[in-house]
Amino acid sequence: MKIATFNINGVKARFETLITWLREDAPDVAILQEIKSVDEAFPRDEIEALGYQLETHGQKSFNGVALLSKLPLEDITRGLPGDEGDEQARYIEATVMGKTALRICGLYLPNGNPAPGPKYDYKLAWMERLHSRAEELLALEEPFLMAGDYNVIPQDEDAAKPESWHEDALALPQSRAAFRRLLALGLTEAFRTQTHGGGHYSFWDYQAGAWQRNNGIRIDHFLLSPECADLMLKCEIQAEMRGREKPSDHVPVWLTLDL
DNA sequence: ATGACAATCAGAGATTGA
Repeated sequence: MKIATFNINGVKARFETLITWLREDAPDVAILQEIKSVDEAFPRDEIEALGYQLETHGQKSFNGVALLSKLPLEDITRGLPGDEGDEQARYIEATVMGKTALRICGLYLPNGNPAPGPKYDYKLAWMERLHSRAEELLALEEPFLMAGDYNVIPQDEDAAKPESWHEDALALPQSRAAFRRLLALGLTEAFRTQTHGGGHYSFWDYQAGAWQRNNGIRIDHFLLSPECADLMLKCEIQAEMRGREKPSDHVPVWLTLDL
């Protein structure tokens, strides 16, 4: 089973890119962030015509997440538990019904800039809520994964210019510590089980020729439960997508499971 | 220190992103 996470930076702006990618690379499951669309406006027809079940959790203008699957999705839930007043569409869960049921959590973690400030407080609180949800799912001892745009640069090696991020919400010590607290629960960061060292990025800014200079950061991640990690075959970044026409500033990250 | 670039909503330029 091939699963991809992809921050598409607007489903309307990226629709042709998305359709071409789905047709050519054919993920069994796609976990999308920043759809920037309300559910009613999401262009469903062409995606469903490619054989996908589509579940969205959108809002106007900003944020928004979606799950696409060629296998049936069940028990869909929208929103991250823990704050009834949170109106930002950043989280969706569903169970992919394959040979073995797999719970998929798609997330778009808050950016948090400027830090310090209320946006950073929201980011850290959101990460604490994600930690609580991970604890609940881990107690079930079943395969699940949490994937998406974490907006966290885990280590200096995950940035081309780490010194330029040290005051940024993506790399501040509290952000990294909160990310490590997720790993300490027993979740596996899929990419780092197979690939070590620097030079591997999933985001390049549109500005200042960041792609051409390979000035990137790695902020899109797959975290796997132990039962899911047992099924992992490989995890790769599809960097070439950043060089295409009208690209997103993020590229897809792929996880292949023995399912 | 600032802006650079892109998307959105709206119909210009502010807001957001990372």
